[in-house]
Amino acid sequence: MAKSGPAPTINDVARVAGVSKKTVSRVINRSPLLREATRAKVEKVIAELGYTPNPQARALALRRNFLIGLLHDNPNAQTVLNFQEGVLDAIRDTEFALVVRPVDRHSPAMLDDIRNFLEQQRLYGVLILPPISENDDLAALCREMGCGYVRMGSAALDEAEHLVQSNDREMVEGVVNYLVKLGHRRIGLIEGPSGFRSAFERREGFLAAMHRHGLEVPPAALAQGNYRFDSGHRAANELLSAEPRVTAIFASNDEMAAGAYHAARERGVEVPRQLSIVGFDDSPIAAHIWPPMTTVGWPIREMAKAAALKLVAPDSSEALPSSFPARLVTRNSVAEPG
Amino acid sequence: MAKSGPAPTINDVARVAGVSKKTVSRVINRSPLLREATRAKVEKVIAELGYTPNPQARALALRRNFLIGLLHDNPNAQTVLNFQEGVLDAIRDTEFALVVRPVDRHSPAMLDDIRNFLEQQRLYGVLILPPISENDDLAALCREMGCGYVRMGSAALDEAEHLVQSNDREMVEGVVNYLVKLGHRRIGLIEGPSGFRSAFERREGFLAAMHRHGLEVPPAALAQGNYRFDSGHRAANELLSAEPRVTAIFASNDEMAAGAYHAARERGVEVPRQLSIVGFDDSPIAAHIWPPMTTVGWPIREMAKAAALKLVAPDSSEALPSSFPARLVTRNSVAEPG
DNA sequence: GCGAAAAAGGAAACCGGTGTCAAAACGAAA
DNA sequence: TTTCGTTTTGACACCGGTTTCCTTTTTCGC
Repeated sequence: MAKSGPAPTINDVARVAGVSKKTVSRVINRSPLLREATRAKVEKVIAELGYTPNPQARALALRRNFLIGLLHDNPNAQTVLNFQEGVLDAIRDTEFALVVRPVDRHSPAMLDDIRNFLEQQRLYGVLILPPISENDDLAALCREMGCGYVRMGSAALDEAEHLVQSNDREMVEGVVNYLVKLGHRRIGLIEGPSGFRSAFERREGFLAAMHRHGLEVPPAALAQGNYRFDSGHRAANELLSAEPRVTAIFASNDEMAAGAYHAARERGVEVPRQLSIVGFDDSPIAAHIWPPMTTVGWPIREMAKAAALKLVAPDSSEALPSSFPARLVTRNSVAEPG
Repeated sequence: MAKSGPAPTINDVARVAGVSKKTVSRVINRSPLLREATRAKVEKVIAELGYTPNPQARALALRRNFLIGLLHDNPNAQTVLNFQEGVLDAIRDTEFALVVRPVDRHSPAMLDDIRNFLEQQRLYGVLILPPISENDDLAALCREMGCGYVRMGSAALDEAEHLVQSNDREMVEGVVNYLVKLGHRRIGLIEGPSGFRSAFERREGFLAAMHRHGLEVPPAALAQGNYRFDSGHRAANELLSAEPRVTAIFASNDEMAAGAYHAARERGVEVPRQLSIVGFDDSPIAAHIWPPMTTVGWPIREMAKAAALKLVAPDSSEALPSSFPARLVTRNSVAEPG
C-alpha cells in the first residue's frame, strides 16, 4: 500500500486529482468554500496516496509550529509522567506534539538555556511544572519571547490565562481538620524548602487550620525539609525528639513523609498507633510503603489536560476550571492518638 | 536587546551584512569555503541581531527534521524519566529536541496510532523503551516507514545499529551467586509477565545460575507476577506458603519486590532476618522502603545517551558500547539465612 | 603585469505548504 | 440569451532556509 519512496506531497495530490494545490490545501483545512464534489474527489486521492501534510512546511507557511514544550524540574517522576500523559490526552488526535525539557533549577545558566531552547525550537508554547513554574523570571522570559505559556501552581502565580492552579492551602486545612477530629492536638509539620510557593501555601494552610482550632504550634513542632527523602528523615527526628511528643506529622510531600516513616521506625515509634503520618502528592511511594500512607492527591492528569487546552485552544478551554481540588486519599498511616 | 518584533531571518542578516543569504547559510553551516573576514563580518551581524535559524525552514529544505521521538509504555516512572534525561544529555547543545509519546500496549489500535504519529510528525527517528521495544511489529513499522529507530532491551532484539542492550541475564546470575555465597539454598523467583523478554531473560539467568550451583528449583519456588506491586504481593504469598519455606526471594523488578515486603510483613516474616529479598531496577521505592532494598541497577541514563547518539550520530557512537552492565546495589534486605 | 586555476560569493530554483486576489464557473434574474 | 452577483477555483508570491550552478574575485606562477 504505502510505497516506501518519498512521501507524497500536496503537489502529488493536486496533480492526481486534477486540481490546484490550493484546493487540496482547502480540503485539508476544512475550508467551507468548497463544493462537496470537489472535496470528495480530493479526499479520495488523499486516501489513495496516503498523503499527510508535512508539518514542517505547514509550520513555516503559518509562521507557527505545533510543538508544545514541557519545562520541568520536579523531582517526583510519577508527577512529571502523569502530567505528560495528561497533556497527551489533550493533544491526542491533534497535530500537536509534546517536547520535553528537564531543567536544572540550580544552574545559573538556567534562564539562558531555556532562552536558547525557546529561540531554537520556536515552540508554540510551553507548559511549566512546579516548582520551576514559580519562577517569575521564567514567565517574563516567555512573555518577552512571545512564547505562549501556562504555569501550574499552588497559588495565584499569574493571570488566569497563564495559570492552572491547585488549591493546596485549602486541602492542607482539610488534613488538619481530619487529624483534629480524630483527637490529635500536637501535630507537627515538616515544611518544604523555603522559597517554594507550594511549601509556603502548605505551611500557611497548616498554621491557619491549627489556629482556627485554637491549637498551639510551638517552634518544636515545625521542621524544615527540602522535599527529599533524607530531609524528611532528619526533620522527623527533630520533631520526635521534642517533648511532649507530637502524635501526628503532616509532611509537605510524600518523599519526606516516607523519610518520617524511617525515623519513626528507627526510634521504635509505631505508625500509626503511636504516630500518625500524612503526606502530600499521592505518589507511588505512598501506596507502597508500610503501612500504606494517607496522603493528599491532586488531579495532575486533569490539570495537565486543562493546561494544554488552555495553551492550544484558549477559547474552548474557558469552560474548564482553572483551579482544581485536591482530595484526601485515606490509607493506613493515620489513627486516633495514643 | 532582542526586539520583540518578528524574529530576524536569514534575509535580514544577509541584508545588514551586505552579503547574499547563501553566504549566511555557509556561515551557519560552518562551510570551509569562506574567507575568514567574511565569516567574521557575518557572525558579528548574527550576534547583533540575535539571529537563530528557523528549524522548521531548515527541516523543510533539508527534508529531514530534528525531532526524535520517545515511545514508551514502561510503568516505572523513574525509569522513563531517567531515560528522558539521558537522551537530553546526548542532544543538549544540538538542534535536536525530544518529543515523547506514551503508548498503550494493550490497545489494539496501538500500531495504527504510532503509524499516524510517525506519519504526521515525520520524526528523525524514535527511541523505544522496554517493554514495548520488544515488539517486533513496531520495529518493522519503523523500518517500513523509513523512520530511524533504536530499541532498548535486555536481549539481542535487533541488529546492533538498532539496539542498546543491558545484560539482565548475566546480572541475575550474579544475584544468585551472591545469595548462594551467603548460604541461601532455597531461593524463590517472582517472575515477570510471560511474553516479556526481560522477564524471560531474568528467569533464564536465575535458573541457569541455580543449576550451576546444583540447586533445585521446585515449582513452588517459582511464582508469576506482572511487574506490578499487587502481583508481587500475591506471588510472594504463594512462595511463602510452601514448605520448606524459601529463605530468599528474587523478584524480577522492584515493584514486585516491594509487594513481597508487604506479604512478608503481613505474615510476620522479618526482612532480612528470616527472608532476604532482592529486586531489580533500583527504582526509588527500593531506597525508600524499609529496610532499604538490595537490588540490581542498570545504567539507564548512559544507555539512553548511547541510544540517542546511535540515532543522531551513528558514526561517533560506534565507539560506545552497545551492551551495558548492570550492577548490584547492596542495601539491607539481604542477610545470611536463618 | 598577464593569464589561468582556485577560491569566494551570488542568482535563482526549490522544499511543501498557505495567503491574496483575480478569473472562472455557476445560478438566477432580466 | 445575456447579465449580474455569488460561489469555486487557480495563479502566483511567500514563509526561511538549502542546493545548484554560474560569475566574480583572488591568488599565484611565469
